[in-house]
Amino acid sequence: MKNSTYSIRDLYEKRIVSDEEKSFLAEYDINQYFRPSVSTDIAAFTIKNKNEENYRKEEKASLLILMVKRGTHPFKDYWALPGGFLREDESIEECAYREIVEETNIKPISIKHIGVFSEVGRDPRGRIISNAFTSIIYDGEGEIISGDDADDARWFEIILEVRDDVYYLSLKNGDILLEALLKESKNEFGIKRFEIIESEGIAFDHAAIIGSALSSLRKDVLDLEMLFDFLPEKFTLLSLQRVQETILDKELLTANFRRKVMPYVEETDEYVTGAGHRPAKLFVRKELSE
Amino acid sequence: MKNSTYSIRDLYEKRIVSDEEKSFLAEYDINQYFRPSVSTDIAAFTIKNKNEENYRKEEKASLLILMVKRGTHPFKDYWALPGGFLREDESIEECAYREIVEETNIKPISIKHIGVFSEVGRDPRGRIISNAFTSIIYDGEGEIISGDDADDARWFEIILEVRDDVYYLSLKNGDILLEALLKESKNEFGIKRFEIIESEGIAFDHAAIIGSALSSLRKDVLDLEMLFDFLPEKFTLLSLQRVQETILDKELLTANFRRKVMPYVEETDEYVTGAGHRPAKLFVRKELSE
DNA sequence: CAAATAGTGTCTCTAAGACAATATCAC
DNA sequence: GTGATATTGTCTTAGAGACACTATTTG
Repeated sequence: MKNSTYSIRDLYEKRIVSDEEKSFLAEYDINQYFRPSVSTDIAAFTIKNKNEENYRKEEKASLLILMVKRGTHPFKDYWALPGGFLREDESIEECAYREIVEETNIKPISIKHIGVFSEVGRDPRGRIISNAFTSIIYDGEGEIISGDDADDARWFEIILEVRDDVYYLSLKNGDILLEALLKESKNEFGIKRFEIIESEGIAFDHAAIIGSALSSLRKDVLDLEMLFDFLPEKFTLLSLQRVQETILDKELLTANFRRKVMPYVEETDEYVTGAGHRPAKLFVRKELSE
Repeated sequence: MKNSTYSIRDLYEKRIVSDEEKSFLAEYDINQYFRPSVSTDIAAFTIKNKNEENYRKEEKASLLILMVKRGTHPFKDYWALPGGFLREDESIEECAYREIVEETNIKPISIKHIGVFSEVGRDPRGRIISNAFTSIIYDGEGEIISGDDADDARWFEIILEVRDDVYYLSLKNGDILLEALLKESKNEFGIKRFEIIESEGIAFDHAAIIGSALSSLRKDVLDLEMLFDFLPEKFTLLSLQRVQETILDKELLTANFRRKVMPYVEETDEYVTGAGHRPAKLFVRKELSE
């Protein structure tokens, strides 16, 4: 693990610290204020193609989220987002990153902090403040999974229906079906929140975290930049389009999508053949100068 | 203070908690994991007109941020964002809201969580995790200020110059000049962060928090919806335009701005007179059905 | 009347969306 | 050839930006 981004310590060294301040710090009692536990929970997403009946028809894809089955109380045997407690020597981001790597054995390209869940009573063990992250994972071999931490970790297919501000969320893995009913609203501080109306089989308030993560993902994916995280280095334009379509749950016109992404990609001289139709050119992501 | 948005406790009551889980919880030791201190820091913004020389010329406006002078170590006599430690019986949002009200005696229309600052070593007192918020405050009478908490609280004029990804930030109040040099970059996790290159007179890593807050504000203000928070109930379209211009530090064409905001506002039959030119109609915000 | 803002109309350019038409491969 | 995706081109429409022009008030 590398050091943090910037070292605030360098700044402190420049500052002249008086003897008075030094003795203040020496006697400072961190226990005088209330201290909660702090954790991170990560909504890790990937996209997987479904197999189709027709040999030359393009596969449909689904959006998957990683969930782990809890082996201990509370919410034993419920499914939860992967995550864990903050350690003394790491930042929130380092904690989130570490937890994903422990859980999936894969180093994600990026993580994104999407909110803090700190309601009093959200965890029956006491005051635990959760920092929610999203992370995109390219599951090339479909082999990820099963870290050292949890009893059971699996990818769940996300089926989401949004009507008005109500989210009907289903997570499916084989026979396992988790469901939640969420309502997006603003609280008294004008902050957008997901209220849990129903939550079946999902631990804590994690259904609300998943709602926030999906909402954030759908907003971010309009930027195009993040689509690449779901795919290998070389990809076809249709596979890129399928990523956005899967996340937005909306079909797009190839001609228009192609025109829109052109500034972000560079063509190679390789092609995908053997698909029973005109071969598609492989593209790579273009490094933008900004 | 109202209760939290949704009660996760209702969900817990529906869940059947086994005797085994009850005894687990009874014996659960919250001290087994490391617990940091948790605080909130708020970048509270307002807009104030400057007085101009010419009687009929429209006043220019500046964007102001609230800072408090620290009365205790560490960083005694430095200027910091208002904020404070999380209490046992409140959420992060409630804490931020409470701190603003204590500091300004004004209830802000909305607050927004913009990030978590958790780098090891960011506070010489020990491990303190800061939740950063922005808040818009309408300073109708210019009377706010001076809560019960800080030695000295003042509005500072923000002068910001952005070149490439470098932020040249100056905060001015009379003879007091605070300066910082920030660089926006992505850390190893792909998360955007402000690195502090120089920070004169600003406590802790608060210069970086201000950078994030300004960056977030500039993005949000494109939405138009939040412009209204800076103004009284009735306003002229030019004053609304000045808000966006001040935040973006960019002049706009009245004709185009007028067309763009029309769906968001409703006209009244009142006018502003006595300004030495054609009187401006007063508008109110239109409640959108969404 | 001069100076300043209030407010309207219109032209251009760009980007998004819809859709038609052609290209190429594997069975 | 058939059926599928690959790729290009074009038309329409909506919105942003630039700018010209008229309206109205007060010293």
